Parts: sequence; structure tokens; C-alpha cells
Amino acid sequence: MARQAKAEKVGKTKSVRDAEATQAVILAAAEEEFAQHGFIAARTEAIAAKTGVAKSMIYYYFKDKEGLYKSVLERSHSDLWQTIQQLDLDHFSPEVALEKFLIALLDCVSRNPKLPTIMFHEAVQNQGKYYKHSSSLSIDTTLVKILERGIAEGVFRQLDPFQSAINIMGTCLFYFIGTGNIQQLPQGKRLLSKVMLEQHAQEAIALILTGVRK
Amino acid sequence: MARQAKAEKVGKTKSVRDAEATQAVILAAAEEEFAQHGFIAARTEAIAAKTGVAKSMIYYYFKDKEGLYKSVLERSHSDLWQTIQQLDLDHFSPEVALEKFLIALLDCVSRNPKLPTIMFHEAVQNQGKYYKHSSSLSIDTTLVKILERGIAEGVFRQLDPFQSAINIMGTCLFYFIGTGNIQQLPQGKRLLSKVMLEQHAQEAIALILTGVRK
DNA sequence: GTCTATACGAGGATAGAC
DNA sequence: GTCTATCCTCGTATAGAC
Repeated sequence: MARQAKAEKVGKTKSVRDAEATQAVILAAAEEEFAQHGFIAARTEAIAAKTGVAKSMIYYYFKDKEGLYKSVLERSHSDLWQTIQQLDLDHFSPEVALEKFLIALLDCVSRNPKLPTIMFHEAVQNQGKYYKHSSSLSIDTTLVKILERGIAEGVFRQLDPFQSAINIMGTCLFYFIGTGNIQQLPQGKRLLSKVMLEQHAQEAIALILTGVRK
Repeated sequence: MARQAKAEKVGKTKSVRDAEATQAVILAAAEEEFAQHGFIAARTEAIAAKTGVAKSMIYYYFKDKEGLYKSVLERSHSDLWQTIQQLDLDHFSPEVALEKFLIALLDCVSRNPKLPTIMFHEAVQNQGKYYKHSSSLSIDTTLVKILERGIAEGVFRQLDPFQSAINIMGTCLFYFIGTGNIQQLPQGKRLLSKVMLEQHAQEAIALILTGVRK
């Protein structure tokens, strides 16, 4: 099944041997597994089972479990990281910069809801040893600067920039962590459906912007 | 070392055999291990090593790894759960109720900073299968009711109670998750030191109360 | 590049002495 | 109640055929 999709995606109907496609399939499955279980508790067997390819392919392409994990971390973070950098937030007023930052952050994690739990596991289990770039920290710094400017200019309350940066991140990201536990709401709404994700973004932004203003 | 402390705590200097003390020591060590690694990735050997007692004691008192895990979940949640229930929040105005709720929540998790990560591992890894009471869900319900009252009475904004309840929890709890990754701030401040915890509580409460008000 | 079969080590759990 | 020694399953990783 996965093999079929793999071949079709690249326009090949005959040859099942396709290095790039196989790697992509493994990475996708690994992302899911690592997001739920973290590095140690993740099982390479489970990852292989999801892909449909043999377990040994993981070792062929990524050397070992750790290599695969690092690849997943790299790939997951790069999108968020680059997006935030490209925003050029210094050129906007603190209020606008904050809103732009939040929109970008929430858009990224809405497109890849696994990212927060991956970050979470890496932070708690491994204390960041596998991911030096430690994007959560760098991103936090970006946020701290925005808050500091806003306070200096008098548009934000007298809040602690460092503490508030963490709390703001929590407001945005916690939603995606609870997902596993709540999944089924009374009305059969899924927490990760498009409407709910958009609603979450709206609510989080409103809560934060209202919360920091004077 | 741990054995010494155990004996002294109960006032016995001779007999090292003390069922209650041994159980308590194991529970404490298990709480730490499960908080960092979750159920699957936690190692019983590591727990035993921290306590100083033999690994087989875990199985003697708690049957197996799962039994120990459930005991830890039970014990960790009960404090928070009971505290929230005792608040009798219906008797207060929405604003006061919300503040009381937040103070109690933040006090509980500040006293036991491991609780949030234990909850999150259980939610993400095991999707709540080991903890039916699912306190995070019940507590969320309490919060939803407060928000609904506040909106109806016109003291809170027109926010979505369900979404906002999750986001508010995130504002309070995310701090404790990042702990593992950040631990050392520039000035050598520890995230879990008393002053920092109090500051976090203040900042979180301020952000939320300001954020929900009209 | 991909598969099957297997070696090997780590960690959960038990037996039995004290 | 506590310890040491041991069993055995499970999961990582490799070997080798196709």
C-alpha cells in the first residue's frame, strides 16, 4: 500500500526501488512514532511496520535509531525556524510584530501538529541533548525581544519578558500536547480538524494580545 | 545513604526493615523516573538505583512496573484533584473563582513540579489509558464552567470557553515542561527555585486575568 | 535497494537464600 | 523484608541472499 503510493508519487509504476521515496516514507512514519513516544520508547519495528518496508531499511539509510531521530528533529524544526527568521520582526511595531510572530508560529504547528510533542519529548526525556539548535530556546529569545520593546515603548504591561515568553509559548503549544488525551469531544469534533485549529489560533492570539496590553 | 535516611526518618537506627519507608522511597524515585521518561522508557533498574534498595523490592510491593506506575499516577494526581474540589468555586464570582482556581493550581504544581510532565507523558504516550480519572480533563471542565459563567455575566470577553480553558492550562503548566531544557539561565537562576516559581505564578495569573477580561 | 533470518544486549520479572 | 542470581522476552542491529 505504502509502496504503491511511493511509486506513483514519483511517476514510476514499475520499479519499486526508489531511494528518496523510501527515505521520505520512513521519515514520515518515524516522525509519528517519535512524536508519540520520544526517542527511547519509540520502536524501530513499529516505524517499519507503518511504512511497509523492511526494518533493515532504517539502518541502511539512517545508520541507526539515533541517526533517524536526529533527521526527524532536523526536518521538523527547520520549517518553524526558517519561518520565524524570515519574518524580519524588527521592522514592525511590537504589537504588530507579536501578532505576526503568533500567526506564523500557530500556522507552522497547525501544519505539523507533531512538532510540539517532539519538542516536548526531546526537552523532558533527553534534556535537549540531541538537538543543539534548541529551537524552542532561540524562538523564545525572539519573543523576549519583542516583549522588551513593547514594554519600553509603553504599549505592553510591566510584565517579565522572560517568564511571559514561556507562558505565551505555552498558550499556543499546550493545545497540541493535550490532543492525545482528549481526541474525542462531545460533538465528535476532532481537535486537529481544520476548523478547530483555526479557532485555536484565533483564541490563543486573542488571549495573548489582550493579556499583554496595558 | 538512602537507607540511612529511611531509618532515621522513622526514628529507627537499627532495623533497616521498614515496609512503609521502603515503599515511600521507591515511590519517590519512581515519580522522578516516570516524570522524565514516561511509562515505557522508564527503567526499573534506574528507579532501584536511586533508592538504594534491591530492584526486586519494586515487584514485591507493587507487583510489576505497571503497578508502580499506577501508584505514582494516583498519588501525584490526588493532591491536585482534592485541592481543586475543596475550593467550592460556585460560591464566588467568576473573576474571584478564576483567580482562586489559578492560585490553587499553580501552588500544587509548584510543590510538585513533576506532575505536569507525568500528566503529559501519560496523555501523549499512553493516551490516558492508565489514568481513567484523567484529572486534566476533569479540571478542565471546572475551568470551562467558570469561564461560561463569566461570559454570561458579562465580566469576561466573548471567548470560547473550551479552547480558552486549554490555553489557560497551557499558560500555567508549560513552564514546568520547558524546565528540563532550559535549566540554566544566564544569571544562574534555577527555573524551579522558590523565587522563580512565585514569579511564574504571578506572571501567569496576570496574563490570564488580563487576557480574559472585557 | 530490498528482503529474511539471526545474533546480541538490555531490561522486566522470578526463585530462592538469608 | 531484603538481597543475589538467574531467566526470558523484546527490541536494536547486522549478515547475507536476491
